[in-house]
Amino acid sequence: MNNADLRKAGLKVTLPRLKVLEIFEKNPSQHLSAEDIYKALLGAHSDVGLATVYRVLTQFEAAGLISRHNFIGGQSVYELCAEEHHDHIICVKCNAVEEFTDAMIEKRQEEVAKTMGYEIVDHALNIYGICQTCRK
Amino acid sequence: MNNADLRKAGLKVTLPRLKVLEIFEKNPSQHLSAEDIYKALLGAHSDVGLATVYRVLTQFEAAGLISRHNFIGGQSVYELCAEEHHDHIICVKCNAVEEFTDAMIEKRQEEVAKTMGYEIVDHALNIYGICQTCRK
DNA sequence: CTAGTTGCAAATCATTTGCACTTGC
DNA sequence: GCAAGTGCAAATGATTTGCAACTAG
Repeated sequence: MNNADLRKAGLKVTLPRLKVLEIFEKNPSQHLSAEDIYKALLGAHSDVGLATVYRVLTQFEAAGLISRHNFIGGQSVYELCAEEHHDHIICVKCNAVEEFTDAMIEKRQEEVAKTMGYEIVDHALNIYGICQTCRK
Repeated sequence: MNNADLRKAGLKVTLPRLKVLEIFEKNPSQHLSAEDIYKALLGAHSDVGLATVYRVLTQFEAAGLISRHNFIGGQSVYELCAEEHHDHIICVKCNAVEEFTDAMIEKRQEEVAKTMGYEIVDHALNIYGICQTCRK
């Protein structure tokens, strides 16, 4: 099934690409940086260069397999594309990331974009806050 | 008045800081990168180092005078803090940035955060799209 | 076979930092 | 005068790229 996804994207089915997909599938609902993935691969005794990880991530994003987020703080993080769009709430203390969806917010965004004459390509709503555990 | 703002933030009133504020005031409703500001200063024959621009921007952000945004694409951009919060819609073709506010979206965000046990620190809603002129 | 991929090392880009010098208060 | 601020150049961290070796189809 992964093989098919890759081919559909016009990408050869290679070991590094499969390994990266595997990492994402083993860590569902996580937001991984290129570095995270690189380390996970090393830990799994899969020798993939960091440069390759970056290349693969870029290709996967272009293919719509994963999505990239630029939260505050240096590096980008990636996650497997879910069926439906969702937004993020990030704890500024512990960097935990949780997801949520809100139909009303989605609808309003569409309306705003239309009113302003834009054709939506993507959208990102990030709430930065302090989570329950960090507030204790 | 700028002088007062700076002093209130515990910052000495220095030439570079005033110059940077000036740039922001001369370019209202713009979203400037550190590089943009640096170039603008050079153009105005004000010799301020790029490192200083970065330092000043960081301090201004900490002081709440300006806000920083991480849109897609390399560098961060800054703008003078408006009285009220607003969100952004960015054209992925021409990089134009427009602002908007939507009370309903704001309210829903508060509710979502509360439900999930977060105390909001900040939030950013970015819609990426193609603007009217770029679609022609 | 051969175009697409990879790994490595070197390059790039945005941003930060160390340090000797300068300037506001 | 002295702590705070500055400029420059060198350091950093994330990501990209050149290139020769490799591999999937």
